[in-house]
Amino acid sequence: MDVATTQRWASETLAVLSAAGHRNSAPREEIIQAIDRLGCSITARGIADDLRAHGSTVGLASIYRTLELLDRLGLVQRFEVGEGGTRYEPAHAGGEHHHHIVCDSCGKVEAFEDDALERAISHLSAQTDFAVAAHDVTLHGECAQCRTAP
Amino acid sequence: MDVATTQRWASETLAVLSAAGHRNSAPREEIIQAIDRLGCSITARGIADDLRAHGSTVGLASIYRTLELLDRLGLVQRFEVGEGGTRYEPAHAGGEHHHHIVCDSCGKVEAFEDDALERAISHLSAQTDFAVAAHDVTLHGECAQCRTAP
DNA sequence: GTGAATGCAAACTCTTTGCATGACT
DNA sequence: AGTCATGCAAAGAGTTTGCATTCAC
Repeated sequence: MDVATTQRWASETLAVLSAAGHRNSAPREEIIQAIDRLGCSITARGIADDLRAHGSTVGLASIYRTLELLDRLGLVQRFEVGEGGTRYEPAHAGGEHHHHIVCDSCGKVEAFEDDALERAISHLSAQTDFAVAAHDVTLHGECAQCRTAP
Repeated sequence: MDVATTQRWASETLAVLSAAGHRNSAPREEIIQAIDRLGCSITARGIADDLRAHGSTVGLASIYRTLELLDRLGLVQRFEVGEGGTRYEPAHAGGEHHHHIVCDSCGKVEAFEDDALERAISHLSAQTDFAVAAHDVTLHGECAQCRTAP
């Protein structure tokens, strides 16, 4: 993801918040910029650490409240990989998204995307009596490093 | 799932535990039978409630320890649906398995299976540099009841 | 007899919430 | 000014762990 895309998410997010009647306080803006900096598969604690490293003193509660707000507005995607708590990442307006592959040895998370997978999911979504709004796919395994150096 | 299949999982599980050098204590056997009774998408608390309803006094810690052991041996599948903690279900030896669709309104979890999805996943698993050992797919949405009676 | 498994309770992590203070519009 | 957001600290849920006791092999 290039810098322009990155900047776009933060500013679009702030714009959407304003349009929805929410306030753009300094702490909230810092949180949003931290999410933007960190990008994919981040935790609340990761955001807090990043903020502290950047000299911000935003409290954990505000991070959780902001994440909940952004999730409710569809501005972040929320998911779990099994360990270390809930993960978040910026949601992109175009609808393009990816999924995750987790190393069960070292905890590393990488992203992938696959059209055939998306097609299969949208096809079967149409067959259920649920109104399917979202989906998660997580692969588990062992990454190349952990396989060669266990 | 019919009764024969159900009994088979519990007895096979006990056999695998013995073969791996673990002891088949009465509490452990009760936990395994509870998992078998409950079947799909169960929580540690659900197992505890079921055990208590059947007159067993097994402690929560033993349930967690047994679940961790069974997971390590591949005898249960572990996953999360976003709320209410970690979920488990019996893993079937044949390799056949299913995935889950969660109602974000009422929390109901249903199972589904889809060959095209499995093919897409095994195809892309072969393309990564991870040794992919397992995968989870979770669809989120609103179930038929919640849609008609919100 | 020996080591594994249990039960209880305490500890821990992640997350949410109450309430008074402070800040955006 | 009025309300929304923040920060702190306490509460809560789920899960893990230490340790003495009990039990399977």
